[in-house]
Amino acid sequence: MTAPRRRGRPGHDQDAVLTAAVRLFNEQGYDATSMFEIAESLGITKSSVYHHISGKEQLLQMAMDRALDGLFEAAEDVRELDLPAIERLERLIRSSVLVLAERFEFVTVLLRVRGNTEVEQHALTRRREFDAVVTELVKQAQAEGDVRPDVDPATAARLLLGMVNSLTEWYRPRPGGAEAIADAVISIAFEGLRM
Amino acid sequence: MTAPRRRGRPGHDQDAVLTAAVRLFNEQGYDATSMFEIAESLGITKSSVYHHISGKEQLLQMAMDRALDGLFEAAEDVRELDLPAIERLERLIRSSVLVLAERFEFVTVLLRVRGNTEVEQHALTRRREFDAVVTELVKQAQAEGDVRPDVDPATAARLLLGMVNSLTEWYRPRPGGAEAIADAVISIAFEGLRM
DNA sequence: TTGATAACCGACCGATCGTTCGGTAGATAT
DNA sequence: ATATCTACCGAACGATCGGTCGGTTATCAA
Repeated sequence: MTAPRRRGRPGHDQDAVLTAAVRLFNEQGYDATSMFEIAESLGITKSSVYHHISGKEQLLQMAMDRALDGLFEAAEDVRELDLPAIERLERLIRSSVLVLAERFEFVTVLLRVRGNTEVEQHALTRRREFDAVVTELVKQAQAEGDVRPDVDPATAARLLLGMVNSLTEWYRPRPGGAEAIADAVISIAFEGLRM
Repeated sequence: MTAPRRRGRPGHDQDAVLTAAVRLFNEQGYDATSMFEIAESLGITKSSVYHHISGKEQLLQMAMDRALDGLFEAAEDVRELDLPAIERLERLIRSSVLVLAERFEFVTVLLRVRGNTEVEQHALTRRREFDAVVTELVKQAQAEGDVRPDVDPATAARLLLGMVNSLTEWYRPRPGGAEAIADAVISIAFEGLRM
């Protein structure tokens, strides 16, 4: 397991910049984080940061892509399964929790953008596509008689994802912690809190 | 129903500035909204805005206070009831949905602050106090045998509030719409999605 | 030793931001 | 008429921001 031994002067690479930036974005918000602070946290100057990236917005773009790619991979995995819709729904919700835990800081960045720029708009569009996948699963499960018919599928999907996405507000990554949270989410969402 | 007829030159008041500001905060984010834009949306100049308020942060403060006051009023109302904990929990969750719908734009502002300044820190502290109230209700309901014992009360409280708070991401105020959403939240959270 | 490569730096620029200040405009009350 | 009150404006400020540019430094391969 030796280091890959890159050419040229050793130092930080693009991924290091992204990691540092994302951490600050989540601590202070994207707008409130300056390129100077990103550079400072890496021990280099502002202009050195621009050697690794093209601009601040690219950092946002890369962070959101890593989050969205993980979520869509999970959706794709579930789509190939030959199972009742409610089972696929349950697995997708579970996977979403695990992806959120695994790519915690990237997902957190994603869930805070407001569509201010074109880059953010595009991310919001992809988010809505993911929402639609979940909504469709709820609808199917309802048609199959496994989900109570008195709730609107779109509303249920949004509330389910609201529960999952709220993890970014309070979950702190710990080994094995994600599975316990996923269990709680599935338990409450599908069986309810009441005994 | 005549206008209150104030003294002096007619025009906007502090509440008008707050309303305009909060709308922009929610569309673009607090940091991304300039005092110029707030003034522009009111048809006055930037310096005129400062006649009504002391600064940008005061607008944030006022918005968050309106949201938090509503939530704590709901918590207080529930506290006085002589009912099983699960009933009080259910009513508090329902009230939270209604407060969120009623003071939608203020709550939305509140739920997006990251604790960057002292004002924001103080709001986060009050939010955590509200969370603790919900957690305590879950714990009591569990002790009374009405909530499944296999979920951690703090986790359950956070997931419940996560569901409720997610409304700011997709709910659009409509007359009578809040009650339907509240029903869906209560239904899923307490009885579960599965039939 | 030399050339290529990759990381870094200091100085600077134009734009935007929140805020201040001194003064003006329009309404009501006396 | 006049005093009072409220709302408004133009001009300017210091600070901060994202980004650019030309040049320097450290490592590896030949």
